[in-house]
Amino acid sequence: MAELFFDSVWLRPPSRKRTGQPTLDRDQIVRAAMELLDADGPAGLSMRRLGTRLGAGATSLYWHVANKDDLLELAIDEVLGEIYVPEPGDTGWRIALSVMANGMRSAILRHPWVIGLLGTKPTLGPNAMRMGERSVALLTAAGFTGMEVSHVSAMIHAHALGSATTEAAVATATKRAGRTFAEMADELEPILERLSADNPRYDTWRKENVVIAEPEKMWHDSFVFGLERLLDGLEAWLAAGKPA
Amino acid sequence: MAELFFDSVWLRPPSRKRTGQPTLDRDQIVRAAMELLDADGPAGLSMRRLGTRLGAGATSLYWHVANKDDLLELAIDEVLGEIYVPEPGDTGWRIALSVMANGMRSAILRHPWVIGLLGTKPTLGPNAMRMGERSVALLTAAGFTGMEVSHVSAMIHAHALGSATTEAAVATATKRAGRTFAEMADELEPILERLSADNPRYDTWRKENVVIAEPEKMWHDSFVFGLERLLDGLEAWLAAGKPA
DNA sequence: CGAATCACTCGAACAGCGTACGAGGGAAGC
DNA sequence: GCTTCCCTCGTACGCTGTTCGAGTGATTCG
Repeated sequence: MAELFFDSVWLRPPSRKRTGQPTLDRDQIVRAAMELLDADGPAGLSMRRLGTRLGAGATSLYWHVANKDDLLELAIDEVLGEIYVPEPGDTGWRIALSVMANGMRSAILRHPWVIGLLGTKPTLGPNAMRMGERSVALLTAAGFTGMEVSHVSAMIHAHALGSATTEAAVATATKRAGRTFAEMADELEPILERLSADNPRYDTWRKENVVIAEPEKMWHDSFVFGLERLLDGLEAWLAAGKPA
Repeated sequence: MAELFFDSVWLRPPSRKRTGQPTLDRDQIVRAAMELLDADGPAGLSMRRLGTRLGAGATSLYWHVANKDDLLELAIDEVLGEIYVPEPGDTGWRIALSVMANGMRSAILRHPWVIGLLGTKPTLGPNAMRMGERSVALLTAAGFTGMEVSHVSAMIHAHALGSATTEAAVATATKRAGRTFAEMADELEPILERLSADNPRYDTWRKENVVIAEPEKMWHDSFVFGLERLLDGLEAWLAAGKPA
């Protein structure tokens, strides 16, 4: 194995053998780590906590996983594995992209801790590759060519990730405070009111559009609106024979 | 001050007085923190390191800043402060949104550590508010109404953040490895080759479109392509009188 | 069948982290 | 001159990721 320029679980050979009686194993470690992350966010995962949860010593984990970074990389790919990407024949490309985007958004919202990890190193795991394979198939079948394929793929990723990030920020804040969205909004109201002089146009818009009734629906609406406009733009681009 | 449901620097009164000789001060702490973050990422910022850099004891910082979380919140808003959002009269809405999106992308790429922070709590700082104010002005002037305003704003944010995230992931990985993009690509090549059987369609696409020549340009092209398609979609929506 | 090998577990220890606390200094106001 | 208040900081606590080396028990080999 040649010397590697940068480090990643995926670029190392898998652990060599598999014998003996039931002990710790990589998959179960990753699963447990995800449970901790889902429950308490990044701060909820420590090697010691993970160890005791598995009925093992903290340092035993290091036999199966090189370090915490590797473990997180494995967890990221596991999240990507939850995203379904249709095959080209299944539906039209518009619906297919919509399915992929929705799946991505849901997966990120189920595991919001990935957001902070996606910006730190490229995803190279098997599930990431599978997504790449499917995306290429989907988009070439749709009529995109050359670098357009990766551009469009990046657009969808960006929309899903970006939308989920804003939503996750509010969700984690309310969860941490142990309150509902409506309570948070009520709490925030007087503070925004006090700032209204500095932000007059935002303030009037806000007062005409307060919709704290169904926050989940609001986030979803926002996501869908953006996705549809984005797909409209892509459709127009294809229809116009890629003008620019 | 009433009991607060969730915690944020912006919801607390500012420190009360300002006397005496030149000592530590909040702005300079935040600036120094950003320098550490820019240089070495999230891991580069510790209270002790920040203290010594400012020629002070680590715990002195706690007089000016409640805790590390607060400090990060202040830093986030400082990043948002670097983003220029045009006033409605300045140009057409399409160009204005383009300026905002580009500014946002650049700011995030200058300070990629924000990516991991944006998903953790809502941004409430003065610069965030200023962006909100300007965005609303811009979009209402463009003809968007009601919740469309926030939807469109969210779209732009999502695109800038999402694009920057992917780019930052590769950038930090190459930086950490101390190599160039081209070297990383060469390194990765044989590994991708080995996986080609599992991802045939991705592989053929990849081989027909290898463009490692100017990575910076590639990222920017990708960002611009997506932004233009997205603005096309919005323009069509406005032109069609908001069909759905 | 005994010995050697190998996969695996784990306690102890180290350096570093965020931060609570309380003692202290030194200018400002009475 | 004394009190008050802003501000600094050394110490200490409990936590973190990770290294190291000793230990265990099943498998394999001679």
